[in-house]
Amino acid sequence: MPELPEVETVRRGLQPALEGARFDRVLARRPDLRWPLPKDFVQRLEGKTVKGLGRRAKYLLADLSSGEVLLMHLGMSGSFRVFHDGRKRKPGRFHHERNKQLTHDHIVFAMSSGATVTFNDPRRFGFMKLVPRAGLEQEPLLRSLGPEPLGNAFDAAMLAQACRGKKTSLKAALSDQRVVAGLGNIYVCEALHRARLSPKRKTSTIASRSGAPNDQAERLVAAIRAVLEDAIEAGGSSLRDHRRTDGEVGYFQHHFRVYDREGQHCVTPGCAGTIRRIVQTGRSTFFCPVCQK
DNA sequence: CCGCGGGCCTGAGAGC
DNA sequence: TGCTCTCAGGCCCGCG
Repeated sequence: MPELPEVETVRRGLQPALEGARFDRVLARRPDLRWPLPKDFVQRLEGKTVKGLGRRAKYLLADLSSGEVLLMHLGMSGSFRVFHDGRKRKPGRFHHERNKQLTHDHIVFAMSSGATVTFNDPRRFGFMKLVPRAGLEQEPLLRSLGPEPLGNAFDAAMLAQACRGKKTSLKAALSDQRVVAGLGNIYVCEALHRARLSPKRKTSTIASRSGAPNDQAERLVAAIRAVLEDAIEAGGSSLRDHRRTDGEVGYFQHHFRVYDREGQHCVTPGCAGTIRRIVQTGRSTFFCPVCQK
């Protein structure tokens, strides 16, 4: 559920607590998230300083003084919380929330900034990994990622080239991180609606045979950028238990035009359509069959 | 290489 | 009220 706008919101929330600060104490409360943590995970962090906190697609990247990068992914249900209380807390006093939540606080960072940062992830689809900064582009998790949709390099020509000759649906193509990185189910649905393109449309139809972009490609790029920018502006979306790092909720879920709106009226001006839900490659797709062609 | 589907994992919510 | 079932969707991997 955390997609690019949520991860970017988390990054902005973590930045003041982490950047320029040292890991005074690290707690790994269980040895595995999605994958086992390295045995020396704690030692490789403690005493190191975070030089910068960046983001690539849905990954957070903390650049460490040791020359390593701490790669973090929220998976489906991961969330960070930042507690500012000035004093360093003893283990066991890290948490002042209810026990149910505490059991899923898997990683705790006590920072020299005075902040305590907790990583909570009930379903453990998220993970942390330490990789050398030198040759970061060789990292398997990052290597095949497509362009950043909010970056300068992402334009209709690039998208059309990536979509050229593809036989799958537009829904599947936009969900593919190799085509464009950072979209998930929600924002793919929202972007396609804004672009008035059907999720069932064959991907290759947004490019000419030579790979040149057409009007649909232009619309799609504009829609992707717009929906991501709007969502970041709103602090991301909070569905179920996803929260920002300060515990507050984002507001973008109130601006969904199709996602989880099955049976409701289409909000496109002048459109009398009703939002439908279908399943594509095992995932729910929400769209308006009237204005999305 | 490509595309599809299974698996991982837990909690919320529906239905009986 | 309480049990069981389904669904949510990030990403990897194996299969054809």
